[in-house]
Amino acid sequence: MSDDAAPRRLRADAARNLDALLDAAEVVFGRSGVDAPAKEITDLAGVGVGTLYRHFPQRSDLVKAVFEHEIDACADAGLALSAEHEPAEALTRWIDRLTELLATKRGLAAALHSGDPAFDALPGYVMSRLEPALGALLDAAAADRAIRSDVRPTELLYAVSLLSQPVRDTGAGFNRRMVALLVDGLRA
Amino acid sequence: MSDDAAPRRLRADAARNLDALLDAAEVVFGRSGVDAPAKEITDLAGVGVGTLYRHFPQRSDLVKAVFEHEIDACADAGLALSAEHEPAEALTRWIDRLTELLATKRGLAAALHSGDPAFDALPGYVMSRLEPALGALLDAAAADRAIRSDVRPTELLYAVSLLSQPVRDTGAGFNRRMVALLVDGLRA
Amino acid sequence: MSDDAAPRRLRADAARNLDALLDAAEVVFGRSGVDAPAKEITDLAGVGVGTLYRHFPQRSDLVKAVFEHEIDACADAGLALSAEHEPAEALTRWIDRLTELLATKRGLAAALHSGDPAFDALPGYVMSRLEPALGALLDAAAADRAIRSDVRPTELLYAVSLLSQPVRDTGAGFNRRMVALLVDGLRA
Amino acid sequence: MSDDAAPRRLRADAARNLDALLDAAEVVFGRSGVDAPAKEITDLAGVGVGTLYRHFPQRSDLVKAVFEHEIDACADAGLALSAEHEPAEALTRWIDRLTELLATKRGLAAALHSGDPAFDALPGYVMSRLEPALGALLDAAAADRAIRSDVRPTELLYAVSLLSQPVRDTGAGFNRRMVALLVDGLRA
DNA sequence: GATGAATGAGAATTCATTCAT
DNA sequence: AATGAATGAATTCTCATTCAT
Repeated sequence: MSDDAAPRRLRADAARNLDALLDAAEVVFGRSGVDAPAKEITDLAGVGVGTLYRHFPQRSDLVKAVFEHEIDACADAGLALSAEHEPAEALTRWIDRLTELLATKRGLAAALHSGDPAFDALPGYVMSRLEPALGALLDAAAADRAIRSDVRPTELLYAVSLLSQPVRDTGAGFNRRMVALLVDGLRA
Repeated sequence: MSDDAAPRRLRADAARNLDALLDAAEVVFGRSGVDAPAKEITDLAGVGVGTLYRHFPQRSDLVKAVFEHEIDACADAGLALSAEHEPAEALTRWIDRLTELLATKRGLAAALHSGDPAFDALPGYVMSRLEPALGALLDAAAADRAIRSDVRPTELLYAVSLLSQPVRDTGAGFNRRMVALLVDGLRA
Repeated sequence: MSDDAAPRRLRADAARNLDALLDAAEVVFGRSGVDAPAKEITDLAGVGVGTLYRHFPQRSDLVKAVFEHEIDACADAGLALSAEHEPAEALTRWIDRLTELLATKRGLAAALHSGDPAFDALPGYVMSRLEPALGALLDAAAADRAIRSDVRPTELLYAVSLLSQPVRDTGAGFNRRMVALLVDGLRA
Repeated sequence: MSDDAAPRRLRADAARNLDALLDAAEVVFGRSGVDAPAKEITDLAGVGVGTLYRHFPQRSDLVKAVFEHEIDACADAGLALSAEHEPAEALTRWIDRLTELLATKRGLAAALHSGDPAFDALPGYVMSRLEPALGALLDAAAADRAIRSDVRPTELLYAVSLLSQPVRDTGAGFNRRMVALLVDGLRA
């Protein structure tokens, strides 16, 4: 979605509505989950439902758009961390960052596991961006003999996103601690 | 719990329907999740909706009934494993068993994290049975210096149940491997 | 219903259940109205629903049975009052008594006006008993020139039963006062 | 949303549906009472159920809307009658008018006494409009020594509305006659 | 005769999605 | 382009009534 073939310019009001929708969706996803009624989002954005459907015909289009920036930034951070740290340290820090992202944007982890066919497209996007980043970090650390080499990036990604889901009575600290435990298990 | 205070016998047909409902619910929970429409369950059971509501006025009553035996058996297995194995080994095996349970009865892990107020009662039951069992195993292993001592049974339980949730394209093998990784992280 | 062709004797337990049902129905009618769920009545009576349906196949059969004694007694009181009082005084006292009955047994007035076809039979019974009694009292008072002669007993009966219905925030005092006002209107 | 605060104009189709709903509701309330299934109303209006719920989220909103005009007109008529007639005559005529209203719009009197919590709001509205009107008429007539002064407008209002309920086999004539009788009772 | 389990037809309500304005 | 009204399928839950035990 970032580089569309035809860079059609958006009318000013259309762009404003788009932003309002994204902001509203982020809030509502965090508050009521990604299955929240469309009306809740459009009301908060001060926009008609029709406008939502015009911009995001599929529910997953909206979810994807909401988290796109964060996901891209997280993926890109892999390279920088590799340049600055030992492989094992880079890996740990990147997973911390990922956990941070998933635990903060609560709706995201949930959306990945909702099972709702409406979100079939989302995991694809997430994976296409994060999997190569994590793969490179894992390979480097494994080559360094710092961690075992039998864990695939895809499954680690899924595991971290599972462990980042909110749990009754529990805060982000719980998620962070459990992910750290998992990462400890990676070490030879 | 089967034969409490007053062991009033169930009429033959009632018992038959109850079984049919439990069987159907187990299938449907696995197929469509614990939020599946009541009708889906009663149709599969060949029974009217009213019958479901008679036996299980609350949705969580049904979920609880479906998983009750397995949960109880799992909790009870802790003692036997402690008697036969070293503390660390007993702990590992018990968590394997728990993972097996959660990964097999797919709906269960999902129900624990549904957030739906209808299931408020379920985590309470699960925790009241499993938490003491896991607590004992953790304490024994920690006393043995085999594992770190700063992980509470409650959070480990939640973490395992998170890691036991089904993930698209993935089988039970994934869940088992990730839990094993987490347990490896426990070792000092 | 008092003198059935075949005075079949009731089995002791059947008679006990019948009484329990009548008592329970009276309580429930007063508490939740005559449309109350059948289950509420049978539970209070400690009896199965089937038993209710055996004794009272139609809802109105039950309502009628519950109020039968009171209605009969009220109808019969007309003669005694006529013997002891002036026609106008007898009329006033009898209507007082009727109001008392309707205002006390709250469900009764409501049932008369529920409109539910299930109670088609009830007004018939009530009228067949009370209409002659009131008719005699009205005729006597009218012959005495104490009241106007253009009010039919049937409509007065309906009017009193309407004015005896419970009204939010209001007690039986309200009903009594309004009926008294209506009776005042009868005087020439 | 353009010019809110004030009377934002309804879209043409929305207004058409609203009218259809009000018309249908009036018919259905008269035919089946105010507890009639929502579907019955929407079918008659040729409209989806959702449309009913959009315009009238609460059942009482619909009932109120249906009777609002009539109630307002009736309340306002009090002043005009006071200007044109003697106090006693004005009172009588106003109550006639009220009876006319209640007896014609059959559902209204019933709704006032349904007891259903869904209508809690309705009596409040009715009272807030009619009670002051009747109060003024009563005070004037009492000051004139034409009627007794111990009857409160609220209870008279309730009594008239009770006497205006439809009774099987009976037409509006019955209701009118009985209310007239009650009013006769007011005279000293 | 009594019981209470089972049935299934409603009734209310919500919300994703379409489409007239 | 935006709006938000309309639709109606889907879902939950209740209860009168029947009937196997």
